[in-house]
Amino acid sequence: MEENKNKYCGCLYYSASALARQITKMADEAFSPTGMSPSYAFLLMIVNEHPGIQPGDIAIKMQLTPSTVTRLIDKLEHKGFLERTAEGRTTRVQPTKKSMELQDKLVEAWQSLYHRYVAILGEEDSRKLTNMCYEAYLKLA
Amino acid sequence: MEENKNKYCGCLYYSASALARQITKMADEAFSPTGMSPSYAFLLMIVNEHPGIQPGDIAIKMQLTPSTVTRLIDKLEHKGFLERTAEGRTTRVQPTKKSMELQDKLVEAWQSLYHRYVAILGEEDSRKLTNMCYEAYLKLA
DNA sequence: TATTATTGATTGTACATACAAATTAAATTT
DNA sequence: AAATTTAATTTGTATGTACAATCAATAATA
Repeated sequence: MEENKNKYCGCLYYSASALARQITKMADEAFSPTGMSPSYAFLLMIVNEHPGIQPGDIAIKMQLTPSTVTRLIDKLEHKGFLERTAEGRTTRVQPTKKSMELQDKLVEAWQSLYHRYVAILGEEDSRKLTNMCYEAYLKLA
Repeated sequence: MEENKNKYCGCLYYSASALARQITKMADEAFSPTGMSPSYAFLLMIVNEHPGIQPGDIAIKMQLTPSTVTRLIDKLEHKGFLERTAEGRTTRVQPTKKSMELQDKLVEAWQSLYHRYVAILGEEDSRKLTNMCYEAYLKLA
C-alpha cells in the first residue's frame, strides 16, 4: 500500500462525484425499509403529492432527463405503484392505493436520511453545503 | 407545465447528486478531445505518474470500488493504454507508450475543465465548494 | 387546408458504478 | 508442515442515468 493522499481532491468533478456516491449510499440505506431506492422514492412522493402530474414535470422537479423518468415510471407502473393515462400527446401519472399507503413511510425514510447526515456533518454545515451544491448546480445547468 | 420549484433541493442527497451529474457532463465535454471519459482519463493520469501502481491503490486514489477499477483497467488494457503484470496475488499496472503520449493532452483537458467551472462559479467559490464537498465526503465515508 | 415545425414521451443502446461471491495468493496459527 | 485466516483482485450481475433516434400529437404557417 502506498500513500493515499492525492492531488485530485482539489478538482470539483472529483470531490462532488465522491460526495454524491457517498450520500447516495447513505440514501440507499435510509430508504431501504421502504423497499425503494431513493430515486423511485422521490418520484413516488412527488406523484403522491401531485396526482396527474406529467412525466416532463417530474423530470424538472427531479432534475433528471425525461428518458430517465420514463424508465423510473415504467418500473413503478409495472410494480403497481403508478398508473399512466394517455391524454393526447401528454401522459398523466396517477398514484395507486399501494403508493399512497406507502407515503408516510417514504417521508419517514427521507427524514431519517436527513438526521443521519446531520448527525455527522452538523446542522449548519449541512445546510450550507446543500445550498452551495444547489446554487452551483443551477449556475452550471 | 406546472411550477418547477420544489421542496427537495433542501436535501443534500438531492443537491449533491444534481451537482455531480452536472459537473460530470461538463467533465465529459472537457475530456472529449482526449477520446476518454473523465474516469478513464484520471486513471490513466494516475498510472502515468505512478507506473506499476496496484489496482487497490488506484481505487483509493480515485475513491472508487476495487471492482470498478478492475473494469476501468480492463477496458484501458484492451484498448492498449495499459498493461497488467501479475505478481503473486497483486497486480501491477503499467502505462504503455500510447498512454504516456496522451499525458499532456489529459492534463490539458483537466485544466480546461477547471477553467470552465471557475469561469461560471468564480475562483473563490469553486475552491470553497470543492473543499466542502471533499470534507463532507471524508466525514461520511 | 396541407405542409412544416415543435413538443412530449418513449425506445434502443451504452456507460459508470457497485455489491456479493469467487478466486488466488500470502500470512498466521496450530 | 498443514490448516486456517486474511488480503488483493476479478467475475457475475444489477442499477441509475443519459444520449440519440423515434413516434405521436399538436401548433404554426404557407
